[in-house]
Amino acid sequence: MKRSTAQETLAIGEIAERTGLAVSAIRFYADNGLITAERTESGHRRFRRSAIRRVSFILICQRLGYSLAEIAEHLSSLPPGKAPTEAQWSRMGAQFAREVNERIAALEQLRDKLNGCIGCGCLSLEACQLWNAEDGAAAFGAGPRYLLGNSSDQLR
Amino acid sequence: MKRSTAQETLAIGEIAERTGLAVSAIRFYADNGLITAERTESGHRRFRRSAIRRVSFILICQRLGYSLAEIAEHLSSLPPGKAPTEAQWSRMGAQFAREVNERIAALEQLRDKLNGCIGCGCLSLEACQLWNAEDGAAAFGAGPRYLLGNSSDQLR
DNA sequence: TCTTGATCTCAACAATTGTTGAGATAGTAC
DNA sequence: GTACTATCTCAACAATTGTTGAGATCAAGA
Repeated sequence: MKRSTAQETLAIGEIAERTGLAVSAIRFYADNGLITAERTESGHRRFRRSAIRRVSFILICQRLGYSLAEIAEHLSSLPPGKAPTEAQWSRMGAQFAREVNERIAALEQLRDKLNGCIGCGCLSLEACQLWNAEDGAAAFGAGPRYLLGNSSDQLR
Repeated sequence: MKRSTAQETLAIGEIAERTGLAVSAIRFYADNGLITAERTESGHRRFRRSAIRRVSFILICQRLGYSLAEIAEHLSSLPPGKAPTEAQWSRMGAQFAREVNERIAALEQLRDKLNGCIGCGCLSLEACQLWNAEDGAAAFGAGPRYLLGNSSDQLR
C-alpha cells in the first residue's frame, strides 16, 4: 500500500494510524460531522491533514469529560473541510483554555471542601457542609449538587 | 404519606427527595449494589440515613467523571448496610482528595500547554507540542494522548 | 372501608460511543 | 492477471446510565 507523502490527502487507515484510533472510530467521527472527508470517485474517504489535528482535539476534549456533542459545538467554529487559520485555532484554543480554567476552579473548590471536612473530622457529623448538605438543606431540592455549581450539564 | 423522623429508615421516595434524584435512579443504584436497602415484609425497600451520604458521594464522583463501576470500587471500602465510622469516611475522603489533586494537576498541565501554544501562536505550526504531537511522533502510536498521561482510563 | 398515591417487578426503550461482522468493491504488489 | 489488503455500506451488538410503561400490590389518610 502506497504511503502518503506531504501535501496529499490521507486514507482513513492513515488517519487511524496517525491518531492511534480504530478505523471504525474515525469513520464514526466522520459520519457524525466531527471531521470532514472528501470522497474519491470510487467512494473512499480522503482526509486532509487538518483532520488529524481535529481528532487530536477530540481526544483531548474527551479526556476532559466533554461529550462528542459538546466537542462538535467547539469544532463548529472552524471551517469544516479546510485547514483552519492560525487565528481560528487560536481563538478556539483560548476559549477552551477558559473552560479548562473553570473546571480547575470547580475541582479546587471541591478539594478545599474535602480537605476542610477531613481536617475537622466532620465527615460523619450532621453539620458537615459537603456530605450532609441535603440533611440540613433538603428544601433546596437537590442533594449536594449545588456545591458543584448548577450548570445544565451537571448530570450530563 | 407519613414522613420519617430521625432514627427511622427511609422509603425510596424519601431518598429520592433528599438527594434530588429520580426514584428510578435510586432503584438503579440499589439494584447495582451502590447502596443497600433492607426490605419490609411486603417487599418495599427501606434505606438507612447513611444511604443519603452514599448517594451524595456518587453524585460528586460522577460530576468528576468517574464511572459507577469506579465509584462502587471506592464505596466498597465502606460497610454496605451500616453507617460508616468517621475513620472510614475520613480514609476514603483522603484517598478521594488525592485523586482530585491528580485531576487538577493534569488539567493544569494541559492549560499550561494550551497557554504556551496560544502565546507563541504555534497552534497551526508543525512544531507545536500539543496539537502536532502525532505529526512528529506517529511512531509513538497514539495521537496526543500521551500528553495527558497513559493511564488505563484514558479513553474511558 | 375506600381511595389515592407510593412502591413493586419486569421488559422495553433511549442516548452515547463506538465495535464487529457480512458481503461487496477498490487498489496495490508481485 | 492474480492475490491480498483496504475500504465501502449497513445492520447488529455492546456497555453505561438510566427512564418509561404495564400491571399488580401496599400503605396511609379521610
